[in-house]
Amino acid sequence: MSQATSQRLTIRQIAELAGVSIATVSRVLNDRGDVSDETRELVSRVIHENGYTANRSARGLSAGRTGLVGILVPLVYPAYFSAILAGAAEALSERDLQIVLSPTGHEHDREVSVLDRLRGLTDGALIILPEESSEELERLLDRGYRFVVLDPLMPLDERIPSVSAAHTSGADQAMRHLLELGHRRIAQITGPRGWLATEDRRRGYRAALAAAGILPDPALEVEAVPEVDPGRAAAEYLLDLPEPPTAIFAFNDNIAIGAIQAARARGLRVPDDLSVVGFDDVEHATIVTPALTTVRQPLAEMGRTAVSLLSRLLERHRFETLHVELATRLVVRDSTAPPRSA
Amino acid sequence: MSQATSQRLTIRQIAELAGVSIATVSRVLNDRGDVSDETRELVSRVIHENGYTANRSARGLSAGRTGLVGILVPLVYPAYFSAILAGAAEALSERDLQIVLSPTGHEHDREVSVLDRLRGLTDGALIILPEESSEELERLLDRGYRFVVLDPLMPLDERIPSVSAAHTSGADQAMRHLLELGHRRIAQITGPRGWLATEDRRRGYRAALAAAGILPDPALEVEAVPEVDPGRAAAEYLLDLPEPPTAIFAFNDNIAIGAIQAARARGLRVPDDLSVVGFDDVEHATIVTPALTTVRQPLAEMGRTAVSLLSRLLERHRFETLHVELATRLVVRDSTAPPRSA
DNA sequence: AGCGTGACCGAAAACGTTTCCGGAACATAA
DNA sequence: TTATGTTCCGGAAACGTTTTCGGTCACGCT
Repeated sequence: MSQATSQRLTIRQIAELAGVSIATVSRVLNDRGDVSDETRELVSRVIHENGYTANRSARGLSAGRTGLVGILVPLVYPAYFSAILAGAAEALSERDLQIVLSPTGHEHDREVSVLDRLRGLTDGALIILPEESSEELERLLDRGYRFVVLDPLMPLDERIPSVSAAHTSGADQAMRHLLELGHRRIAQITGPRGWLATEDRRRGYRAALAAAGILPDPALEVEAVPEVDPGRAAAEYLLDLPEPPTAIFAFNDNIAIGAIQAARARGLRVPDDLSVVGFDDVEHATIVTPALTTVRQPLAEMGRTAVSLLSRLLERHRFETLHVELATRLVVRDSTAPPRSA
Repeated sequence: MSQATSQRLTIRQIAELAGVSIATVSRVLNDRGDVSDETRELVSRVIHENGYTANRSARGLSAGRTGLVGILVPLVYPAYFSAILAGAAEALSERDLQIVLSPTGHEHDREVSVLDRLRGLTDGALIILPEESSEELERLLDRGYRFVVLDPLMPLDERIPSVSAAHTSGADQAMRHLLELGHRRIAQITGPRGWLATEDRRRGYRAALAAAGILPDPALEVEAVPEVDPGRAAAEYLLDLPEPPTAIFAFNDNIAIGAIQAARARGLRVPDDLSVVGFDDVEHATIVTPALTTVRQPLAEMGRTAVSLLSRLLERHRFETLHVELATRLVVRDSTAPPRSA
């Protein structure tokens, strides 16, 4: 191995070593027909012996596809996103597509510029919780870029492919559970106002109350950033109310965990003195004490579904359903019980 | 906007629209000198008006760099990995590098083939917990690929750049803490045998015992896959011992959480009846009850450090330190206390 | 012998950039 | 005046593939 310069090998050098043309090497590389078994064998050996791999930029340029798919995600760390990511990654790898991961930090402008970059680099993208308006996304579509939105923050135009979870039904299940346990004074800690998920779940919450003949009390609906600390603060506010709730329906598991912490800090016991229901069912929900009753979103499944939608788009199948809503399901654990007074 | 075919624009069309050569457009795109303000202004406007972005494959081919960095990670979901990923992502985005994310599922062969792919696509890579032998990695190095290993599983050749955490010192801090609290019978749930981290921490564990004049009891060292359930099983075994430990030093937070669950299931109280120390300090550690005393690994910082090492390699700076070990630090929370008998 | 048919393979164009090189226009210095 | 820069710009090569198109050859048939 007199590998003087450790330059990358090119297809031309492999062709030379094997005594064939570059076209033939390319055919072997891509498993095309029109090569005799003998030649194929020979070329494969040379390729292997020299550890050659094709330059993907050249391939992308020549073939017009890069085999790359962008994933735009606000943050990498939170379990919510990494669960979706994990599902998407699995499905993409099955399709031999590579992931270009782009965190956007919830920043609109950064997201726009990342998308611009991605347009020249990837075949398509998954956009999780996009900060962009429907109009902006439509423009992207008109420019010929193919993408799928995961869990849209706001209502999007019909033409924009999207995957989301059944928020209203999930909220309804959670509320029905609490109502069946006998709760009457049920608070809701919502997500940020205006988010689709927030409003859909609010609808479910109110509808369930109405169905049970309970007049919704505006004081029992409070908004929080979907993280633990804001959740704790919101719960503290609710527990300080003159007439505090006996149950809290939280926008996500983080908020629910904050609520449990708030209760504990006040010497209240969950679920005896306060029932708490979360949303998402990330791993945290099983770690916390008491284990959280929560509405499960099939996050990995959402990722996989988005990929299958996208890959159909990439193959130019136009006629498919552009919108998928996956079912949510209540998982009952230990954070809910009948109210004390019942 | 009579955008009949929504084909992507090329630099040639932009040049035509602006009435200049493609060389000039390229210069504007890349902020090179040698363009009059006037022309630059004009070209920028045309670019913007038409929403043009360069084809990265072509750029990569021509310029010899793709601006892509691979990240090989066993799994995406676990907090340990996403924390590192988050740090690396931040640092890469500051350097205008894009991430190609490749989960390998802890599978050696998959990792090898992913690396092969990445060699033709990216400028370099971060390899987290590589499954590969030092020899395999050296071969990669010899082929001219640039990469940094994060948290090596086994000892690597000097030439291979790596970033890791101070395992031995971390273990020592944890043990010292338990010893100072008065524990004498301290068990260890280790990670998989042979892992560098496992052996280093084992060394710290034994050294601390020795320094305290305690003879290590082989029965108190048990191995577990670093997840919650195996952790619980291992703890159950320890608690069933004729003479059970009063404290457990776990290989990571997941195992520690499993240990807490095992104790609770037996009616033991943590930390009163059993002290537990974890390792990593992922978010779980603050969610669990009682909050976990644990050795903090600066995961995001490790990601950032690896990126800064890699980017120096990419710029062909050869002389830098190739090995970085970041300090670990004990974070005392609520899962440790003096033993009952003390 | 002549012809058609597959099977196999090579030449060369094309993909969209970057960058080297040199030329035009103009200013400045001797 | 000529020589010498400077500044700005365009032509064209180069990057490493894929893919089209056509050519060669062996073979079997008429």
